[in-house]
Amino acid sequence: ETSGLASLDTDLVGLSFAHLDAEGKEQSYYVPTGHRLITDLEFVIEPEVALAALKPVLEDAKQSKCAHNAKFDCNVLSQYGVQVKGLIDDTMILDYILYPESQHGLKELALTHLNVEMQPITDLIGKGRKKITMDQVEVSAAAPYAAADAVATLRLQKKLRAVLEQPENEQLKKLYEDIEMPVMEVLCALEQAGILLDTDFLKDLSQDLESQLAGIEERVTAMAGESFNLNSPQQLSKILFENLKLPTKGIKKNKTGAYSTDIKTLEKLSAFHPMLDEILSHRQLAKLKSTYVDAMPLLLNPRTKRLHTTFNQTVVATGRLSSSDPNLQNIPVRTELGRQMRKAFIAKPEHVLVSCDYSQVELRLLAHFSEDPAFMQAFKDNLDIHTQTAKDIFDLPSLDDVTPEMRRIAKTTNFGIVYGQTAFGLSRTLNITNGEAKQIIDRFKSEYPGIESYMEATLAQARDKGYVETLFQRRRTFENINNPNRNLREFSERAAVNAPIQGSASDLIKLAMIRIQRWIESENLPIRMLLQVHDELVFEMPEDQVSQYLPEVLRQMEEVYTLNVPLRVDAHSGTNWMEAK
DNA sequence: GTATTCTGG
DNA sequence: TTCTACCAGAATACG
Repeated sequence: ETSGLASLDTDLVGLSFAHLDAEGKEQSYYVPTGHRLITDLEFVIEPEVALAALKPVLEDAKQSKCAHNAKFDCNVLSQYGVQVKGLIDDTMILDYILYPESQHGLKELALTHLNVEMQPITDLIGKGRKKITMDQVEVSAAAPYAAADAVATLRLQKKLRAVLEQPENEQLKKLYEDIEMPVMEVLCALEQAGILLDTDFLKDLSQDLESQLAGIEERVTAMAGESFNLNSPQQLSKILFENLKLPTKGIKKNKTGAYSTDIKTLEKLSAFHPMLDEILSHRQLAKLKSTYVDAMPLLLNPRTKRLHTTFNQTVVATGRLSSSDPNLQNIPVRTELGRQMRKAFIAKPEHVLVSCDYSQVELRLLAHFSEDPAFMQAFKDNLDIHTQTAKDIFDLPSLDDVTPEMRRIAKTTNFGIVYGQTAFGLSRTLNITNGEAKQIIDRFKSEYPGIESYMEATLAQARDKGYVETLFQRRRTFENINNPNRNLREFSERAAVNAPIQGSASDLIKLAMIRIQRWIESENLPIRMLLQVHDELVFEMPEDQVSQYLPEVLRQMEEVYTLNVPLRVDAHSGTNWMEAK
């Protein structure tokens, strides 16, 4: 049991274990190590003492261990100088591989697989404002609670292992053992490495944003004739459509029946009133300030002085990772202002950040799976795929005839294809009519017939078997794929088309991460992997040794697996993440 | 706790 | 006739 929020700022309060004894009977233990308010114990075991005794066992690779969310425990124990070895199972990941759609908390799993309703943690620590931390809980309450977690984990391991060992799950077992368990250790290293933040720069940026926001608020108040909260969509909607009486024709409403104030709506209205541009700027500035500029410095680890995200391995049903506390996978990059935030992510002295990203990996996978000759050829010739698609669907004689506007349309179409697009969806994102969108999609399908038949085959498998698979046979099931409710069914259809593509890209980058990390560790190299952003890996390298190590990183990424089209990786370096993009 | 909005791939 | 692109996390407002 632990107390504290982030995995790298966590106190070890107690350790619980369960095992089967010589007679096959369940035994469980609780070792209190950090309780501050112990009143029901005559002695206290210091963490150092307990760990000195347990360390040889925890670090012995020959003594097999299983945990639920092992990465968290490994991070905490690493803080106390214990490097856990011999982890053979993680029940959270086992469940994720077998049932990627569901949630994988220990309490949920105990209920669904063991039919056991476990005691909620709120029984011990309460909730809301009066919540206490684990170290303040009496040992007499903490011990049975913690021991129950260990017992549940042991029972779940037996149950889930048995499912994984079934012959029809042979491929899933490989995925679990060769990819998911090894990548967990890589993620553990990434989280512990963290990344440096330029707090002085963020302080200045915050003040700059603050004064810009104040200026906007002043001008908007003058235009509206009254003061209101610009952050409230409800209040803004009232000002725009009731007070200023802006046209409501073609303006969509949200779930609650109010006129929407999302960015598309505001852009449409910008011709009618100068306030709209101010509101749009305000939105962008306020988002940047509250979500990124002001939030990140608060999460710096006081001990390491670095920012340590948590990579969640069992959240996304397609196989992707997610990142939280903070999410380092959605740092702005698309606008000039947003990119300022990336300047704050810096390399340590004498080092640079190196970003390596797979170029068009999802479209390359689409080419691989579909074996569409024209699509494959574009990648084999190392062409710009969006320009090539534009040439094909607009039936142009040469790539030189493709205008930027045509390329933009082709790019949106390519992405839409991967998402199981509809004519309506494409028409909305491109701001064209349904008919025009349908025409583009029809042209695409006739130019690349292999892609259409691949999609149909994917859907057929989803309908027939109930699941689809990635390159490494990661499965995702769709319970609504044959549902009579059209909305539910079509939602499943689009997700089923997307899952093998998105999931295979995840398989590939995970495998590359494992190999690169093994190489770094076995050669004891002075480079560190810091972040993964779906198709991108960010490293920290000594600035004078980039040319020595980068080529091997690129090779490992590009040669991670042989598809029937080449994989390409782009790399950039700089003292901060903006320069490295 | 839910809804809206916006950030990323 | 309907209502529509895939996958996430986080901040804010509001009941």
